[in-house]
Amino acid sequence: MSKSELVVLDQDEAAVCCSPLVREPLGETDAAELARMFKALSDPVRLRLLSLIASYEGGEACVCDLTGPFDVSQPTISHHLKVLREAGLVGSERRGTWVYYWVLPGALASLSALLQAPGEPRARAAAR
Amino acid sequence: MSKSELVVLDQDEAAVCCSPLVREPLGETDAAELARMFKALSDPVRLRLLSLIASYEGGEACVCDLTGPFDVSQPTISHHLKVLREAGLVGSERRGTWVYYWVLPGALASLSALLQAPGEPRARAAAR
DNA sequence: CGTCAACATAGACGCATGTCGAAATCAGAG
DNA sequence: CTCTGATTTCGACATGCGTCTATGTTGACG
Repeated sequence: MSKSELVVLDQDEAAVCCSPLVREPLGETDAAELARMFKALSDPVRLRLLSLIASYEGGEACVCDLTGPFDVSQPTISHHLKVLREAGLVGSERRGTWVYYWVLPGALASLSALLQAPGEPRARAAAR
Repeated sequence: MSKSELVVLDQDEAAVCCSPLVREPLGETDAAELARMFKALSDPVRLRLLSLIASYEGGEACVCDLTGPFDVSQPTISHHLKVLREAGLVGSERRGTWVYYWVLPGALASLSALLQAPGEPRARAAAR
């Protein structure tokens, strides 16, 4: 689907939910949803896969590019990619012989916003 | 065995590492470290605990404040708090009878920064 | 059509994790 | 010192998760 050229992201929304974690208590439903996404990030291989995909030329990579840097088997890589895909963190498309994966920026942005600390109760070296 | 052992990083620091996930591939070591933190966030109860603590009056809460809203046993809450503490996401201190927990903003900020999607790498220049 | 290459799925195995009840520790009040 | 309430620790159990090997599926190409 529409992974032609300039398409960076089509709003894919992924405004999964929620104001920053520190603003108000998370509801059970939101917490469950978010926990699923964080769980997808809770494995070193998946984190590296994600950053490898994201930082690849063109923002996407085929599986064949991804199996090399790891010392786990190809099916394991495939499994992790599936987890990332089902968590809504990456998209994929078959193009001829190869399957390409790319990061869905909206999902990352949404998690990033959730974790943003607002006023820092304790001072940190920021704009001080 | 007081409370001074785990301490991976006890200050608000936790500038654990790394430029944004999408900038360059994560190293194995960094990925392992980050995966531990994300794993701590990968449970709905812990996510709610974290936001409950953070949004509490004064930015801290005692365990007695935290057991109510959940339908799991109090030792389980204690266990989850320990996980959050060992992940460097919260700090704790005994004050009289009660033990208080607070969020370490630096840790959250560091994860938040990691997940930040760049301003759309190529393709349209942001309208920001 | 047949074969090869790229990926995905299926099933199995072992270790980690969430949960509990019970017991231990710790701090304050009599 | 002892009692009491708050919290952590301790085993124990069931489930989940990462990994593997083996097999299936899909597309390209001769």
